[in-house]
Amino acid sequence: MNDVYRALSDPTRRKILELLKVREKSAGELADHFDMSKPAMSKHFTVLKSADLVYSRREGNQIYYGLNLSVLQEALMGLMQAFDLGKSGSKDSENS
Amino acid sequence: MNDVYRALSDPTRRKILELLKVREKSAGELADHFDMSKPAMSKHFTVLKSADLVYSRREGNQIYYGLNLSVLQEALMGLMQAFDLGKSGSKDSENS
DNA sequence: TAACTATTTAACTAAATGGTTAATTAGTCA
DNA sequence: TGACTAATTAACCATTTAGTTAAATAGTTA
Repeated sequence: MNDVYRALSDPTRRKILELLKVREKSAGELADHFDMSKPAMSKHFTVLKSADLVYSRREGNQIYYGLNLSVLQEALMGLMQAFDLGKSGSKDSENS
Repeated sequence: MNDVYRALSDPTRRKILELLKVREKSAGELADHFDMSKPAMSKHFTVLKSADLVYSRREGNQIYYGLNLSVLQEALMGLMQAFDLGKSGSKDSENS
């Protein structure tokens, strides 16, 4: 779980996760969104994978990455609970 | 806000925040909970302060630290919202 | 002032992080 | 097989991180 928080501390990786929230994307598609070399991106993928925040799947030539939403969810819920911030908590509270 | 996520990525700092959740504590009191030198702790305090996650207040000889809960709250809510994890989110959620 | 306590700052170090370019692996297709 | 595409791994580098010990700062108190 510690890997998860470290993985989340980098803005590039958070952005990658947000992109994956929409749908699976190939390494190349993801890389297109950043001003950074492919190898650098690949290392970020590795970090995200070792934190289990994403999975990968080869499809022919490409490797597709997808978000493990539940892992992210549990990490954030874990923090929320550790600080008694559960359920409510937005600035202008719970408007149903 | 980026400083906040970086600050949260370290387990020692997360623990410090948890200790401060209960009540304000002096630098020394906090340090007693960790197997680490005072200067090392002091640096963690500095990181937490520059992320605005804690405030500090001198009282005579000692410096008391306290949690800025709202900053932590907003950071976590920000992540939650970025990933559409708001409101619900327990393991066995509400499947419509 | 001098001694004492609490904490930070300074100077240093080893390891981790985040990036680069060059080389390699894996798969497709003529 | 050979050429091509997609992505990773290897080797390297500069900066940041998280710790150390020694010195400095700030406040209290005799």
